[in-house]
Amino acid sequence: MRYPASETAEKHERILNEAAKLFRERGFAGVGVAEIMQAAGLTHGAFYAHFKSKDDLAAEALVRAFSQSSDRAYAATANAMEAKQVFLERYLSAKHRDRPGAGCAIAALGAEIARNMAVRAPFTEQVKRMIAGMATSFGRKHKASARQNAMHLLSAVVGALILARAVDDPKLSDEILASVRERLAST
Amino acid sequence: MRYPASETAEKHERILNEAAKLFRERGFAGVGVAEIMQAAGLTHGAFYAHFKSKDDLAAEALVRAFSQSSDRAYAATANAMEAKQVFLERYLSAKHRDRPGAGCAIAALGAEIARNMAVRAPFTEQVKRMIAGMATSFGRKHKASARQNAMHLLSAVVGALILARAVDDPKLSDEILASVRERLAST
DNA sequence: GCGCTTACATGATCCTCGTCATATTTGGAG
DNA sequence: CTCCAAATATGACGAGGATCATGTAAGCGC
Repeated sequence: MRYPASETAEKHERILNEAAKLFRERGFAGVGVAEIMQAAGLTHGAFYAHFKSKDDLAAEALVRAFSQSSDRAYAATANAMEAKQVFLERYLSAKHRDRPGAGCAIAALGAEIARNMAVRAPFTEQVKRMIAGMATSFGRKHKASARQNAMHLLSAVVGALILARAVDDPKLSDEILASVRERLAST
Repeated sequence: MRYPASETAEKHERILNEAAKLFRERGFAGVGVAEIMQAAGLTHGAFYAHFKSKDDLAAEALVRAFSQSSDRAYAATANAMEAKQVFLERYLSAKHRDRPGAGCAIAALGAEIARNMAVRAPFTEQVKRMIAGMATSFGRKHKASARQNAMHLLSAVVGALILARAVDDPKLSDEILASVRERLAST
């Protein structure tokens, strides 16, 4: 049967959101098209009415994941120092570590992105946007080093989150988050 | 036929080394048992004479990957400052970025390790060893903050390498490596 | 309001993959 | 010297996965 256009758009959004969540939780290779469609309340056959391929979905879901999590990244705070503290406390938190499906796409999918040609271009665009945003939001006096500081800060939080997630020992995981948080705060 | 024990041990090593390389290049999920065995010069059937399962191989190959790359990590240099510089220049180099199969297992497999229960325990052990090694090799005066500095340094280089590999733009990739290298050197 | 088109479900097809079964052959233990 | 066990090749099996084919029924343009 043919379905109303409004519901179709909603279903498209559900597919994208579920894919953005599942891909971050289990990786591109770890989730199948059928499971994503089931999570969106549909069957696998309808998939190709919405996306050209799984890679195409991966590229769109990655952008969706960025827009979901970066909305929460830069809280509305006035001065740069406070904004950076808020960012650090949110990014390097136990909650973020324990909920990869709702968190940063770089930490969840970084290594896989490097191998998937279909997603590298949109990923690069999002990273550029993120670096520029962090440079202006967190930068203080030195304009020249603001961009460099942003790259360093992003690298450090991404690496720390990946380590905290991969490590088996809860104490070490917490220690990594706390150490890097503290270390980056005093900069 | 039965094969001489000496050759068998060599084949076991070849399987481990090829697995350590291929897993880092394409991820645990991206490489099949058959391909690893073929790379080692054998057929897939012989696999289960050497390892209990693919996960078992993954755990052993991960340790192998660590021992391969960490051998090159801490060059034999006298003072801490110089050792750190050497480490930074090696880890955040274009060569390391472009040859993941011979490089750091954390950057290549980090996100996947968090999802694979079979490899988290050995990974944790290796990370602990690495943090302790960096703290003693690079730490200078303040003993207390040496461990904290090591965690921060490791996080930053891992994150930077992942970003440099995932990004599509060669200029941005080089800039990330150079910025983080420079930023970490002056600490 | 007619009919084309579209969004969906069902199911099929062709892979790939992890694992296991079996046969073979010979090194090495006794 | 004999016989067992081990290491390998070949092949099979079941599961799952991406993609496509087909049927269908109703929304929407005309």
